[in-house]
Amino acid sequence: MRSSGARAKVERAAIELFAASGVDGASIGEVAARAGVSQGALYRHYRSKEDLASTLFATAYLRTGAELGEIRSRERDFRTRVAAMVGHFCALFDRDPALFRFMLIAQHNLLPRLGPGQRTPVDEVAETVEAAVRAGEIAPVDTLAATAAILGVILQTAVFHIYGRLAGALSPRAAGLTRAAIAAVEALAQGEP
Amino acid sequence: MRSSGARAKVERAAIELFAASGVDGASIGEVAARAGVSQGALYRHYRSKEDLASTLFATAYLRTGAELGEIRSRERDFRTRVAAMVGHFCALFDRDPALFRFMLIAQHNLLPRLGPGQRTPVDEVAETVEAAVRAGEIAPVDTLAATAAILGVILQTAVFHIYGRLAGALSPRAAGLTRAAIAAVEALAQGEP
Amino acid sequence: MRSSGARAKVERAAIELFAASGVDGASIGEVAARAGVSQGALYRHYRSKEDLASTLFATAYLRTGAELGEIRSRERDFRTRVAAMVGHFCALFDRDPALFRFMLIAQHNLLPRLGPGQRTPVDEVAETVEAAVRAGEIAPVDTLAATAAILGVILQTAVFHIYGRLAGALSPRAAGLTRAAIAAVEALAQGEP
Amino acid sequence: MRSSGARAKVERAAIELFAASGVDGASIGEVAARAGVSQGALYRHYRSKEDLASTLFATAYLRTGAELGEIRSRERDFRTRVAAMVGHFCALFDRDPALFRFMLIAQHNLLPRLGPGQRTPVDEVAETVEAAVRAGEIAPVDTLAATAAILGVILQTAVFHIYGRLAGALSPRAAGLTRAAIAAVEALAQGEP
DNA sequence: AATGAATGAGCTTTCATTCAT
DNA sequence: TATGAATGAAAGCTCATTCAT
Repeated sequence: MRSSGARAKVERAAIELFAASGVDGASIGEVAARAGVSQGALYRHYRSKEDLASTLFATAYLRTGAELGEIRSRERDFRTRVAAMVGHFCALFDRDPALFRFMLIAQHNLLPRLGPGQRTPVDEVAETVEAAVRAGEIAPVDTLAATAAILGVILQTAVFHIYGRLAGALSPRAAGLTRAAIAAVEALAQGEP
Repeated sequence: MRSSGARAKVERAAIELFAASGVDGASIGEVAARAGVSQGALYRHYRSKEDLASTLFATAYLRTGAELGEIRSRERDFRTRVAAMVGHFCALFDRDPALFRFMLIAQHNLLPRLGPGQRTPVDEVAETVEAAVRAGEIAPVDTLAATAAILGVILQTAVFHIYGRLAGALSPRAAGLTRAAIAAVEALAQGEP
Repeated sequence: MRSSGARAKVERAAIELFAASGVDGASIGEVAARAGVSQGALYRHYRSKEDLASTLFATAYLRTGAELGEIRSRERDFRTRVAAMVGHFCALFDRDPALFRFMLIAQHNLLPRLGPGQRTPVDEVAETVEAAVRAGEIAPVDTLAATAAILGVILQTAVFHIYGRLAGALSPRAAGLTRAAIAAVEALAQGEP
Repeated sequence: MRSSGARAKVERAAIELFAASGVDGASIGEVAARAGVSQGALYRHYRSKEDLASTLFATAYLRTGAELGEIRSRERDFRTRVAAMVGHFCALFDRDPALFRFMLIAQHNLLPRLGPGQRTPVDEVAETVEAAVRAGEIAPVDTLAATAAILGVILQTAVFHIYGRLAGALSPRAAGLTRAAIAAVEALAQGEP
């Protein structure tokens, strides 16, 4: 299985370089060199640099969405679901910070290219909030505003880790982030009536 | 005063194009064309594209920091300071969404280039948190974790506005964002021994 | 007028190289080198290699059509018109064999790209034949078959000159080619009921 | 017999693609795909793309030359020989227009590569003219000029069929083309003394 | 014998930057 | 001083060719 090895090496190299320099800032030549393959070989797996970047992004982003979806069906109440989702984000970050950074910076260019029917992480968190409101677990609240608060707490903390303002792994902060996310949503809900 | 007019037009064009396509995605030719000046004229004001982008970023970013600093010295307690800062971010977004988007996406490349002695928005929020802990207004908390929570709540909401998930102006959300930010910080503080 | 000089040098170089190697066989680098300009400079005048080739072809081809059109309005009868047209082709060949060869080999790719309303050399010769039939100068004949005969006699002779099978200039052959072209048309006309 | 089937399919695919896009415009990948074989398999039969193209051209071109040669030894006088040759060209065109077009457009690149001792269609037509002069069937005439006239009448008509200016099969035009070709030669000869 | 992945040179094109006018 | 033509160094991409399987 030479080819799957090559493909995996290309993906790894691309994610790391795209995370470090941005998609525009990294050249196909750099990706190929880091992956240890020729430039031409890259085009056997991806039609273009654009295709490479958006395939990587869509795969990682939608996989994360699917994983959050699993959490949502596995867990039964708002608090537990948020805790599991926060934990999942932290584990994802700790396992592969480059991939996390890639998703954070590439979304500005690549998000618009996702097909409309896809379930993204945002959709899953939003659905979690809506379910909590329907179940009376939290007071009525603007779903997307609450979703932004939850994601903002997590992602900005990740950004601080990436920039070195916060050190160590993200997972130890999971409990605090969960409390903060839920408190933020409840505070938003207070203003609704 | 001809040149300052040209300079302003260049800045405007650059911010809008950089916000829309990223710094790498916008060419000097496009900036010059949109500004209505020649490419050569651009180099009379900025040594390079790099210089243009980082000057614009540093100016906007540090000005925002300075404005938050003014808020910090003007207001006297944590709650009021956070409210004023949130309001300031919202007003900034509503007044110039392109500039806001530019700051959000350019920070990944341009933040590392800021000199070390500069007071950034992050520093001002962090200092605000620290003062609140010192004054006993809030329980002891990891300063930067709290700062991330505050900024995350605001910035992710702005991102949702940029992507069209949330509609209308940001300012009407200022009160809710303030409550959410403060609640998040307090929730974080609960976990500290 | 530096630019028109550069543009003219590029045209000359392109025509000669395209004539010698074909459009696909000549690279932009070769054209630029022979013209004494940089590759980048080429793109100030032409949007692409494709644009360069088809602009050159359309200009030369339609100019020839226009010149044949002038001959048609200047001369009054079939024999004189054909003689003048043959003479014009011969002079064109002798003045610029490379341009002639370029037109001959590029038509296979570039003819389909001409807009439909354009008057080509073929149209002018065809119109000349039709006028002769209408005026009763020659017997009724399939216009385009006759046009093919006229052009074939001229162009295949030019091809033999290009390949070195025939030597010297083409113009001394003009009288013979005129007789041959007219005789061929009359022979075709004999077969029509 | 597997391989000869593959070889035939490759030839067919190559001729059609070369006729449509030119040798430079068609890639080995396209040829292999249309032939239903792998790219690698192609190199078992031909050393290079260049070798493929020139082998196909030489085979078809020299075969045509040989067939004209047979006609020349079979028929006894000028008129009959020309008629048979014209008929042969028309049949060739009608049977395989792609091959005809391939020969017409590829000659510009591939003719120079034919070995010097080969008998081409041009040589056979030229020999036919010379024999007619020697036999006193036609007045003395520049052999190659007459050859160009004969071939020009036929080939330009074929070109008009390829470009869609003339419709239907070429064979019905054979009689007219024969008359035209002979008349053109006789007209050329009138100018000689 | 056949496959098709891999190579790497070469292509067209873009673009930040310079400089004569 | 402002212009915009010219530069030249990449960049992304293609494709003829090779070779392990």
